[in-house]
Amino acid sequence: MTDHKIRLETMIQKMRAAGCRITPQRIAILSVLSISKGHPSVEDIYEQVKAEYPTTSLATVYKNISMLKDLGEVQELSFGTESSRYDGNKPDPHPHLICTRCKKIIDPDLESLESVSAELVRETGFSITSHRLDFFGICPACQKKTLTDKGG
Amino acid sequence: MTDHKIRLETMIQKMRAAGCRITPQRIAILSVLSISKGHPSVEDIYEQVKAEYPTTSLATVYKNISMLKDLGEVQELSFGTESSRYDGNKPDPHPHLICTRCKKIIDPDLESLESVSAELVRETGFSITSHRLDFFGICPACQKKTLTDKGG
DNA sequence: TCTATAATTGATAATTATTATCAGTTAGTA
DNA sequence: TACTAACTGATAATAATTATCAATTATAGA
Repeated sequence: MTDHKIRLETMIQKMRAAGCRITPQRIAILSVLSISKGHPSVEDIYEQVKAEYPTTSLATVYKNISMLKDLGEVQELSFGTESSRYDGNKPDPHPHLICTRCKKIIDPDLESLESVSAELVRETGFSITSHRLDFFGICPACQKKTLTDKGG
Repeated sequence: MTDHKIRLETMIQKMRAAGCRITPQRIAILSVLSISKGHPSVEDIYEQVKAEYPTTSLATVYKNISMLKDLGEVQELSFGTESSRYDGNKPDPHPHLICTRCKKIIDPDLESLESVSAELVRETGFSITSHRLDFFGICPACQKKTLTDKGG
C-alpha cells in the first residue's frame, strides 16, 4: 500500500469516527489532500475533483476542508489576501520553505527548532500550542537560472 | 527625543525621499505605527486617527499602509481571513508570539534562531531572504486566569 | 505671497476569498 | 426497503481589501 493510500485511509477513518458520511466527492477531496505534495489551494483541489465529478461545487470543497481543519487533519497556510494553501499530507505544524520565484513550497527537516521553542518557553512563560514558520527565499534551481541569465 | 519620535522622523524622511507629501492625516497614521507596541490592525489605526481627524477615511489608512509596505517601513502580519496586524516599530522580519486567548502579540528575543537559519541554508541550499515566524500559545496572564476559573 | 498642479483625501463602488443558507439528494442504519 | 440526518450544489451574504473619482491640498516655482 502506498503512502498516500495509507494516509487516505487514516483520514477516512478519522471522519467516520467523527460521525461523518463518506461520499464519493469527499473521498475525491481527501484523496487530493492525501497526496498534497504541492500544497494545493481550494481552487486546485476543486479543479482536480471536478475532473472526476463535474457537478462538484466549490462550496463542497470549502466545507470539507473546514471539517478537516477542525479534526486537525489538514494544516492551513494562509498568505495575506491570497487564497490559502493546504497540507493534508503532514497535518501537524512544521516549517515551510517557500521559493518566492517559482512558488514551490518544501518541507525541510529542522532539528534546531527544538531549542527555539525551549528558549521561548523559558523567556516568556507562554505555553506554546502551535506555530507557523515560513522561510522565504530562492531555491537552488532558481538561483542557478539567475546565474545563467547573467552569464549568457 | 523619545524612541517613537525618532522612528516617526525616520518614516517621514523615507516618505519624503520617495516623493510623497506629508499631510496631517499621514503624520497621524505614521505616529500610531511608530509606537505600534500592540501591533494594531487597520481598524485600530483608523479609530486612533479619527479621534484627531474625524473625517478620516478607512481608505486613506489602507493607502498609507500600502505605501509603507512598499517602502519596507511596516511589516504586515496576516492571519487567514482575519484582518492583518501591522508593525511599524520594528519593520524587519522577526518572530512573534501570539496569545490565542487575548490576541496579544509580543516580540520575543530569540538567539537560537540564528542556528535554524544556518541549518536551513546548509540542508537546502536556499538563499533565505525573509521569514515569518509565529508561535501560538497562551500567555502567562491567561494561563493564570484559567487556573483561577477552575479553582473557584 | 500667490499660483499651478499633481498627489492625497474621503466617499463609495468593486473585488475576492470565504462562509452561510437552503432545497433537493443520498449514505448509513434498522 | 424506508427513514432520517448529513451532504451536495447553487447561490446569496459577508468581510477585508482595492479601485475609482471628484474635491481638496501640499509643495515647488514665479
